Amino acid sequence: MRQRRVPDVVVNRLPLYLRVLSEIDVDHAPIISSYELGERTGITPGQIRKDLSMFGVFGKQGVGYDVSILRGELRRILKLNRIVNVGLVGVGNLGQAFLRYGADRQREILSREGLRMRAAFDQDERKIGRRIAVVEVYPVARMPELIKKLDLKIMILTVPAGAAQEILDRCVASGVKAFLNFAPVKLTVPAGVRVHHADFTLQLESLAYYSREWEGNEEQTNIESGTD
Amino acid sequence: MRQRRVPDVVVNRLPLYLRVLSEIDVDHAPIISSYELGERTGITPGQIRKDLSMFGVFGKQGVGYDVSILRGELRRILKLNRIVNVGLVGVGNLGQAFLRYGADRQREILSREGLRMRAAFDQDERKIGRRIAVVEVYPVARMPELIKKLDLKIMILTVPAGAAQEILDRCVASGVKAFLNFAPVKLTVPAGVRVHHADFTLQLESLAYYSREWEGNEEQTNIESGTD
DNA sequence: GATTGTGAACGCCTTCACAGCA
DNA sequence: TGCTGTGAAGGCGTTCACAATC
Ligand SMILES: NC(=O)c1ccc[n+]([C@@H]2O[C@H](COP(=O)([O-])OP(=O)(O)OC[C@H]3O[C@@H](n4cnc5c(N)ncnc54)[C@H](O)[C@@H]3O)[C@@H](O)[C@H]2O)c1
Ligand SMILES: NC(=O)c1ccc[n+]([C@@H]2O[C@H](COP(=O)([O-])OP(=O)(O)OC[C@H]3O[C@@H](n4cnc5c(N)ncnc54)[C@H](O)[C@@H]3O)[C@@H](O)[C@H]2O)c1
Repeated sequence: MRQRRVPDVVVNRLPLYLRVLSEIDVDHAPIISSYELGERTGITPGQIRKDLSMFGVFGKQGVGYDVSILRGELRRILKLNRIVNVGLVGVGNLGQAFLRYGADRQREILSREGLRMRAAFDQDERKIGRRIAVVEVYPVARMPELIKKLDLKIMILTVPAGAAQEILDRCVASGVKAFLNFAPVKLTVPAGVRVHHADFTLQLESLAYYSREWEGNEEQTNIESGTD
Repeated sequence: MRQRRVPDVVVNRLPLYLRVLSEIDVDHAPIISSYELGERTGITPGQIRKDLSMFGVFGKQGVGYDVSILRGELRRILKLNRIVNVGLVGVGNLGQAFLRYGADRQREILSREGLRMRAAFDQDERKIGRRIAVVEVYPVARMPELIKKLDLKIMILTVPAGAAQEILDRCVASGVKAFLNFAPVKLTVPAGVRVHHADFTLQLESLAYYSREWEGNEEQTNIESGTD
């Protein structure tokens, strides 16, 4: 089986596999089985094999997966084998935290997978021209120019809810097709554009449902349930 | 139909309905239909009705839902009808952003639904005793005491990956049953404890898959797809 | 007339189980 | 012998369609 419309859930699991593979010391453990990968990710071995089988045949039967090879394949599948440049709009509390994160650990969790934070944008004159960690803050008016020049492929939206749709539309007009949105609003996008929502408020509220005594503590299964 | 094991996906959608209802001016629009609620949330009307029907009968046929009543019911279902106290561990880049968010908009998006940020914890001596926005930073050693005293029901984990499991275990030992985790690690928890992951790195990586030209831009459906 | 509540059909993802292969 | 790859079965959430009801 191969590439027949890959379900979103599958694509969403691939980075988890990739992370585990990236954290393995290849010299000590050059090979990994779907069972061990399953233990480290919390995904069942069968599921992992099914997921991978959508993209090709990467393992050796009776042996397992070569860690380096599988890692390379996953990066290729996720299109992380070339550097992916990322921009951010809204240099407030959250935006700054994110910019510092990318910098502090520039060699680590983000950039080892090919993601690079390249530019930040804000409306506030006092923030423009500042440098937060490795990234400079530009005026919003320069977005079209810099999206092209820096080849920004993903935009992170950390603007207030009221500004998110407008900023998104302007980015889309400049050709950006992928967004990570932190503003608590529904965003409307044309076909071919992708928005992932990172809405902690909603997650906190749904947690409340589980925060009191589990009434029907029926099964004791489901270690590590919840939102992934 | 009523309460026969509610699927997680359903619980995860409820806060979205709640948000829309909370943003409605009840004086101008005291009634809302599942169609309008659907437009504002991006969920199909049928889905909304099915979701709600798991918990009871809240609408009037031929009319719609009373906004105030439905809002009250959702808050009750989500156990947000009493104040839910929230703590945070790890007062770094992200932790501080979050503490400030809760404060800046204390009357707004978090607290209007009954969530209250009450205490923060850190290991770093220099941070202990500081006050970030409305919340004081305490030493980790005081967690058991303050979890009880402040009745903390949800803990937000913004510590480094290496510390997350230990902190979680200590919170669980003090009776916390719900966590929002930002550290990029798999966490293991006993039955009856719930962990929601807010792992932006994984979300960014899966976005990369969609960030280039949509090869098979088959359907132009799916406005607003992706992670919710 | 309009909209809810819901059983039934549907479709999709997950799980299962084993054949295939090193 | 051990683990992958995968068709088939199963489970579960979503969609459909309409009867019930205001
Ligand atoms: N901080 C958090 O912990 C947190 C948590 C959940 C959700 N959010 C959401 O993330 C977003 C940002 O939150 P924050 O706390 O960083 O807010 P913030 O007010 O600190 O920062 C917003 C930034 O966006 C800039 N901005 C405003 N309008 C703009 C525009 N039209 N174009 C460009 N820049 C503009 C502002 O100048 C400011 O720097 C909000 O939508 C918020 O609801 C934040
Ligand atoms: N900042 C971001 O944008 C971002 C993005 C994605 C994920 N994360 C994750 O969120 C977590 C926090 O990120 P950050 O950038 O705020 O890191 P940070 O280093 O700025 O902050 C971590 C804080 O935790 C405290 N701490 C460390 N060990 C502790 C312990 N055992 N007990 C109590 N406190 C302890 C530190 O003193 C520090 O204040 C990390 O796991 C990170 O991977 C952060």
